[in-house]
Amino acid sequence: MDCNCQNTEKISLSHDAAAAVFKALGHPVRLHIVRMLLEGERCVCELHKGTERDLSTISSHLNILKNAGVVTAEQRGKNIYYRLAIPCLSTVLNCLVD
Amino acid sequence: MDCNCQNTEKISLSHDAAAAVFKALGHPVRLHIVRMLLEGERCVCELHKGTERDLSTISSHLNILKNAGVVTAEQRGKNIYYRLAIPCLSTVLNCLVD
DNA sequence: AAAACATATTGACATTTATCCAAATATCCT
DNA sequence: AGGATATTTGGATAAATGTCAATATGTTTT
Repeated sequence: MDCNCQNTEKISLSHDAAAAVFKALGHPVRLHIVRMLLEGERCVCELHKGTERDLSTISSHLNILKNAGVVTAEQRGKNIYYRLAIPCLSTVLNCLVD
Repeated sequence: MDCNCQNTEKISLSHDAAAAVFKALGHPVRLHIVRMLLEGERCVCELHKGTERDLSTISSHLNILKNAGVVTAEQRGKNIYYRLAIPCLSTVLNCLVD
């Protein structure tokens, strides 16, 4: 099967910024979070339910993803919603992951 | 500009294997190596020249890339040639990197 | 408005893992 | 044997990971 390219907008990251993005994706929990976010924004507590780690651990991983530019956060009410910040992540993941 | 998708063959990695690939790509030196390999196979000494690290450091990074399934190695003569093992890496990198 | 609750982040800490170089070792060719 | 190429080992330093406790922030209740 071929890469299902969706022609999502290309991002031009510097070499080091791209390495930082890959590094952020290179942890099972963070990759899990990103895959959940592929379906749309989620609050921290929803992302927490999808894992088996402490809430503070999820918060740290979200901070790592945010610092790498993979996600952005927005507070609404008492929840904080995270969403993907790199459009072509869906293409990237679709190319590699089952 | 859009993602220049090349419809390279899709790979179906498990979640953990994909995280390992991203982790391997998530280091500036290793990403540099991978980008050199996009142009074709290279021996260790050629890859070494393209960096500013000790040869033993490059060898370690190559081992990490190999263990993650990103590259394969083949000995020919007194050189060992490395090449990319994941076809759609070019698509993935093109989507993200300048 | 104060108290209580729900949601999320931060700090402190222990443990593990990564990174790098230098020296030693291995392998192949001449 | 000697030279060229590459890996492995040892050890020092830095970074990542996870949890608990403490703190912050927004919402609801009284």
